[in-house]
Amino acid sequence: MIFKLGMTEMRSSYNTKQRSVVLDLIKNVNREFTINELYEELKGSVGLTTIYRLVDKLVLEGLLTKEVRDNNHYYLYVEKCNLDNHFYLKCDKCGKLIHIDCDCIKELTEHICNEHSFIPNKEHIIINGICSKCGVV
Amino acid sequence: MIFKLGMTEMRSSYNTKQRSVVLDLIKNVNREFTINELYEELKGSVGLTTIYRLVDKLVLEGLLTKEVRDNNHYYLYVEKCNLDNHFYLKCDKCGKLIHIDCDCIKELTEHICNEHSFIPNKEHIIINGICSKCGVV
DNA sequence: CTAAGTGCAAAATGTTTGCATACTT
DNA sequence: AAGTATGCAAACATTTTGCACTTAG
Repeated sequence: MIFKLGMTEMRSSYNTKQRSVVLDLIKNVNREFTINELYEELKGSVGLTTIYRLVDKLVLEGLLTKEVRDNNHYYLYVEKCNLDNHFYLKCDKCGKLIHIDCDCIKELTEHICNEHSFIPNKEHIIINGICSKCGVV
Repeated sequence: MIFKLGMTEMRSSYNTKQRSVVLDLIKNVNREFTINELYEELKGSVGLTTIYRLVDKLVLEGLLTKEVRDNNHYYLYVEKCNLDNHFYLKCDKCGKLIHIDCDCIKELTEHICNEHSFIPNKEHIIINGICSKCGVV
């Protein structure tokens, strides 16, 4: 069975052992990871091909984001939050993603919308920088 | 001769024909591009290997950013602006990068710094969304 | 003259596909 | 039973490297 998800065609999923193992892992890492890290962690229980296919799907479904740095592909689990006052701080050093709920971002997006004729994607605002832990060295 | 650029070792550059041709091109595209697009455009005057090596260097030097979408690597030319009130809006549809000078971003970064113990990377704040041109369809 | 850059062909790496089998619903 | 998922090996695409040669300073 095939259904539409946003603009992309999406197959329905079976709840396999591999899928739940991968999902469990990525939800608990709480930072960026690579395909290879997943594979190393799950070697034995999930094959490499399957990991590629699962991760691909999760990116399509919007559960994961994909990014390149130093010629590696990094994936990041980002819970969907549609709140107007929710955004993320991402540490450039440790890769950690920090969730923030604060009206400061609402003010910014509204300003951008009104004054700069641009509709920000409010579900997915990430400000890069250095977190408090990495800042004190 | 070798010198330091930030944390990374950097070789000094010769002004070759290929380098200036590539630089000219990427500065005028004004949107994301792939290695292959460069190669198609410059076929005959610059070899593929050289494009890879030049682009790598430019990423290291901070002139280009690198990103993945749909399993392609996209590069984007971003002029360095160290002003506190400068940031970017990037259209998710057409890939265009819009420069904004507005104190609204200064307020946000100061707030994040003071209230959320996080030091934003002020040179490189990008808000994704839909630009005015793509919004009216 | 020396350090740096170039381009080809070859190698290495990362990712996807075909297919037979196994699992979910 | 039908549709979906899995994992291996093979195919494929992309990126990097070795090397002989050229160019810039």
